[in-house]
Formats: sequence, C-alpha cells, structure tokens
Amino acid sequence: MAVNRILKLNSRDRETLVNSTLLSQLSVGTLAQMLEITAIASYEPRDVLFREGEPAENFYCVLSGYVRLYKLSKEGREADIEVYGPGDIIGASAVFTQDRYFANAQVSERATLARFDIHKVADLAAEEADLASALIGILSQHLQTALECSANDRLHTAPQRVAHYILQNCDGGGSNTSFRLPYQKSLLAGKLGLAPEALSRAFSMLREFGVSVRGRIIQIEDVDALRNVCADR
Amino acid sequence: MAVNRILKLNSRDRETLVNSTLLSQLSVGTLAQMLEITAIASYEPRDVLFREGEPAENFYCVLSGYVRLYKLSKEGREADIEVYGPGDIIGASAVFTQDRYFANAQVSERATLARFDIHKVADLAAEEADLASALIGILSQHLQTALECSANDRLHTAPQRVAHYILQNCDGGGSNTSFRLPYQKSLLAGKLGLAPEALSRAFSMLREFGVSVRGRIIQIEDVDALRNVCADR
DNA sequence: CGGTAGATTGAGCCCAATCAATACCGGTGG
DNA sequence: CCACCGGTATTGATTGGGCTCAATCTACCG
Repeated sequence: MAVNRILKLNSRDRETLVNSTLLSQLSVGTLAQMLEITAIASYEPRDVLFREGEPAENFYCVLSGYVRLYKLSKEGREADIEVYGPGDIIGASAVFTQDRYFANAQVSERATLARFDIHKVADLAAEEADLASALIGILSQHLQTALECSANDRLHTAPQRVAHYILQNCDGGGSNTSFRLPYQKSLLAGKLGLAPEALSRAFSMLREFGVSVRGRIIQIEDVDALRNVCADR
Repeated sequence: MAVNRILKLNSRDRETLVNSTLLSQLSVGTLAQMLEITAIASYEPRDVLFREGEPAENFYCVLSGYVRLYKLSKEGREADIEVYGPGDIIGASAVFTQDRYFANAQVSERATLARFDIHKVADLAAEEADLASALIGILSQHLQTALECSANDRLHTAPQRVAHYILQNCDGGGSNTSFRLPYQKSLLAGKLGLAPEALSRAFSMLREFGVSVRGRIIQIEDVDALRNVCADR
C-alpha cells in the first residue's frame, strides 16, 4: 500500500506547510525542529494513509490535494467523517493517545503530504510549550467541527446542509457571486453525510433559490435568499 | 439563571473529582493547585450552565448527576451532542480557544459540579506540562467520541445504535446480565440521536433478541445475539 | 385519588437511501 | 479533430427508516 514517492519540499508546498494550522502557531525555533523531522511524499488517488485499528505511527499535514477520513460498518459500508485539504492536519489526536488509528484515511485527489512521526512530535511537545499549545488548538478546533457536524446532521435537511456549505465557501462576496468546488461532488456528498444522488437533488432544489451549478462552478444569485433556506426549508 | 448553591467539597465528590478524566492525570503538585481554584456548586434539573455564543468563562467537571450538551436550530429544535456524567469534563476546549461556547449545556438531573475558571487553568497549563498533557488527552478522547458518533449516526439504524449502547454498558458480564440506565430514556434517546418514540420502538424490536426493559433496568439474555444485531438488522 | 411527567403505541408522512437507467465530461488514441 | 471509453453526475421510481402528532398507559407524588 501507499507506494509513494519521497520528495524534496518545493517552495509552494513549503509555504503551505509553514502556514498550516499547526506550524503557523509555532515559534521559529520549534518550527525549525518540526521541519527537520518532516518527510514529504506524494500520493495517488485511492492511496490509503492508514486504516482503523492500525498502530498509529504518523500524522500528516496536507500540502495539496484532499484526504477523506471515514469509518466502515461491519457490512463494509463506509461513512465519511471529514475531508481535509491544504493546510489541514490529519490524525493529530494520535500524537497524544499514541495508540491506534480510529478511522481510515484515503487520498481522493493526487496529493502531497507532510508526514510526522508521532513519537518524535510527542517528545518535542513535551519540551516546547508552543507546540503543545498548537496541538491543543488543533484538537479544540477539530472537536468543535465534529460536534457541529453531528448537530448539523441531526437538525438539517439535505438542501439546508448544502446551502450552509455554499454560504461558508463563497466568502462574503456581494449578492451575486460564485466559486469553484475544490473536489468532486461525490466527495462533497460524503462530507455532508449524503448519497451523491441526494446532493444532486439538493442542488436542483436550490436552483429555485438562485443557485446554478455547472460542473464544479457554483453560482449564487442572492446570498440572502440562501440564508433563508437554512432556516425554512 | 443557574441559581445554584456554593458548597464545600464532601468526601465522595472529592473522590470523583480526583479520579476524573482530567485530575487523575495530574501530579500531586498540579492537582493541589487545581483543587485550590475549584468552586463546587449544586444545580437543579433544567439549570443552564452556558449558552451557545456566550463568552466562555468556565469549564466543569461533573461530580454527580448528568449534563447534556446540545445545539439549537434556527427554528428552535434542539439536537443533543453529548451527555456527560460523573468524572466527565465539559467545555475543556474553551480552555484553549478562550473564545465563546459553541453549544448549550443543561443539567438533566440534580447535579453537583466542579467549576474552573478557564483563564486560571490556561495560565496553569502554560506552566505545568502535565496539565497541558491531560487537557490534550481529554480533547483527543472527546474528538474520537464525537467522530465515532457521527459515523454511528450515518451507518447504523436505531436498533443497532441501541444494541451498541447496551453492549458498551453491560461491561463484559456473562451471557445473562443486566444493568440500570443511569438517566431518563428521553436523555438516552437524545444522546443516540433519536426521538424518544424511536428509542421505545428500538427497545421493543430488541425484545425478540433477548432484551427486556422494565423501567430503567435492562436485561440481556444473550450478549452474543445482540452483537449480531449490530451487524445485521 | 386525581395530577403530572415520562413512556409507549399507533397512524401518517416525509426525507433520503437504494436501485437502475441515462446523460455528461475528460481524457486517450486513432 | 473526432470517436470512443470509463468514471462521474443526474434523473426517475421505489423503499424504508424515523419524525411527528395524538392517544393511551404507567409510575411516582402530592
């Protein structure tokens, strides 16, 4: 598994890494130490980073591409838990628990990742308080996101969840705005806890609220109208 | 709100506090410092500890009783996120983010709680590495639980979730075993992401798999049969 | 003995999963 | 440049799980 190539860190990836949610919080000293123990590698779609139950050895920072975290049911169906993109940290909780991975992680688009040995990082975190702080920050953030997501699932219908996602991703923007989905719709569907068909239907339902979808481009006519969708329907 | 009485720490509560997921990880020195800044108070059912969006000031350790964490939809419907019992920590993520609460917390049964000022704890954590470690541990644990819960919702039907809950709570036990629900069924329903009616129906469906429910007592005839429910139905 | 809150049961409905078929898109190779 | 192909997306028909509403039942307390 994971037949990946080891790489040198190019300047764009380096920038992403240094600005990631974890490394951007560090002092120059700690940052340098982290960079020293970083291994960079590229992955092909469908590569598996780790599987549930395996002893945890590494955690990752996404430099480019996307990785999805998911769990399997006993019958083999899978449920996506989270999708990570550039700058995101995967498996940070393993740094402390130092136990086993509790989910599966798979690359969805060609990706470049930075890999860290959790034991080395744990040792470093014991010495450098800023690293420990940064890790707590990541975990707090992820925890909040996860709980948010649970509540979202339980409270909102498919069109509401999609509307919410769109609003989060068209960053402000005037009344008429648009953006490009960073990944496949099937991946988005999983992230939102939907079957791909349900996502399609949600999009077409949102057409009457001024949302048009062509390929990966999402156009929003009236942002305020969308906000109401979240409340009403 | 929260018209609660300030109390002295009695010996049973003290034991619970010292054995809690947070304090049990600390050195004697740090433990003593934490105990110094602890305020103990008792709460009545329906008391609200905090609301979503309020500036975060405290986090809590449950000494007795139960507290549910939930979010509200814009129409006012509520979705439970988590239920905390004796020894559990509530709002730990606020220690680091030091921002606002991201959910609501309400007491469900008469409860005694230990309250900590997040700023004091944050300061202490900056000095004492064992406290920082313990906080990371709590967060990792909570994160795992939350993600587990999301996946559970998406993968399993109501009877499966209930079977899973029962199995987790009849700790080993021979083929024929029983236990008592620690709180109301409506609270359990919320925790499992179900309407109370759905929980009822799940219980009656599980009757044919050897589960009998009388009041809060759950009797399981055949633990292995239950394990299969999780996979099949 | 009423009273109240929780739990159960039934009926109807709605949302989203599933299955199946078709349309679309992006690449590859002629 | 176009024809083809495989993976992705859409659309339709059906099913089923769980929510909602409403009525009954139970248990606990005054």
